[in-house]
Amino acid sequence: MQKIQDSTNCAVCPLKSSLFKALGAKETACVHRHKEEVLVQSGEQIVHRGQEITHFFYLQTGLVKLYSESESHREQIISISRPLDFIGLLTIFSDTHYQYSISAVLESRLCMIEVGCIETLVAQNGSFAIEVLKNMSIMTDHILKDSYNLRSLQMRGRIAYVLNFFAEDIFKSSGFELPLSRKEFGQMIGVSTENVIRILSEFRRDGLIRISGKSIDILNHAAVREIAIRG
Amino acid sequence: MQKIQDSTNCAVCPLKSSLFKALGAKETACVHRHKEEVLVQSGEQIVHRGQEITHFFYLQTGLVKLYSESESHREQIISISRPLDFIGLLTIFSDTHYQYSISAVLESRLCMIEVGCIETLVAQNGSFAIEVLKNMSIMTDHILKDSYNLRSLQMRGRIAYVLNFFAEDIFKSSGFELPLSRKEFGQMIGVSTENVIRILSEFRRDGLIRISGKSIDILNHAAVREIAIRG
DNA sequence: CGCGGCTTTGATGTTCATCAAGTAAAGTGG
DNA sequence: CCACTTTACTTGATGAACATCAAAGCCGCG
Repeated sequence: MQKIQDSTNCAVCPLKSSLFKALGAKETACVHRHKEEVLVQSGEQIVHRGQEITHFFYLQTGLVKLYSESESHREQIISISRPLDFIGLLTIFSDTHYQYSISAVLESRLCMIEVGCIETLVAQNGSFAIEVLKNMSIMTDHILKDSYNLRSLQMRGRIAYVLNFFAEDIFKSSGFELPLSRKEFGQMIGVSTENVIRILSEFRRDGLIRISGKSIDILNHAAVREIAIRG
Repeated sequence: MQKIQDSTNCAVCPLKSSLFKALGAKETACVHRHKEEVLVQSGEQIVHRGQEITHFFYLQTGLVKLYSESESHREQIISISRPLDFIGLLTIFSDTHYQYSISAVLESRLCMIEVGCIETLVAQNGSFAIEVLKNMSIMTDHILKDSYNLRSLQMRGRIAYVLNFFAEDIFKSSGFELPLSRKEFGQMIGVSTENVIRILSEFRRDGLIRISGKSIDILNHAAVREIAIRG
């Protein structure tokens, strides 16, 4: 995790999300003083579960995963965050320590804002508070929706779900480099590594996708989507 | 769903949660003007998925379930709310229509506050905004935690989890009347009705619980807890 | 009394994790 | 740069976990 020295001025930050539009010049300057930008390598861990909560993480470029690690060595991936997303959960407001861990899945650039700063702004700027609520709300709802959707699907459906997710939500293209190992793929959806591979091969045999190593091409979008909904 | 005429004055409401402590007299009066109290029968549906979002629901007494109903006739119970809980999710801030349905599991008394009113208060009172964030955050985190805990357990563990939940979180007693049918029990944790019954019988044979119809007694608390964690 | 819903038990088949074993790819040190 | 180790990927075989089907008992209700 490497600090970036000449960090962007928040006032002119091209990534300034809708969240910060509600802030005045003085408030934006305050954010600027209490933030720090960092660069993390692919695979590098950013937050360890159990650490004290100090910062809000905002993803500028790259891709990160939020996951829970239990003693039993079983990781479960909770969500994959895209650029412009806030990473992490509402936990930030109700807890003193991170409940989950965060790692970079691709090389990523993050903006870290001190929690105290965010809290102050929420307390003093109403529209900002509403924006934060909306933003967090959307993110959490998404995670929950996925979680409950997946629960009603079996293997094939879950795997199709993930393929769709990467094609439509992350890469916005039917061809992409899968940023996860087969193991991580399985951890997103509660399927064993071996079966992830088996089903992917099956999809290939059936002409739904082309796949070689990490590079995936969805050939029959309609069919994959259908499986992700029904199967 | 029956309106209660002489509704409680919020200012002296014994149920006034921590959430509202941040409000001044004028603001509390405003809540009072924009709220309504209702009584619902056990089994009665309170919110239908797809309806426009108009109110915040606050549970005074009773027990309600939040659940998703899909076309395929498969309900999934997302959470059971206890008195003093806000019901529903953050969706309220990010959406215009309810994503999930709400039904009373026991006869319940609810307080319905107009969303507009809450939004205004969040915008004008910073400490209140923080309280809302904390509150929602705790609730959502809980749901998510349960969801991911359950995912790593198999049948026996999940069923023990629910038994614990009712004994410790809801009724605070090792003996209680189960407010759910066997089917609903299964819908909380993604287990078929038949297997819920089978495992409950198994637990009885093993001397972990006493059970007759809806009335349940946990005899060996430690063992049940152990199964809910490991199994 | 008889009908429909909830509960219970047994039998059956499917889905899926796990084990085992082998191949490919990717670091590592000499 | 090549042997060496390790890690990721892949395929097949096996058994466990679980849903589903079928049938019967139970209970409240018109």
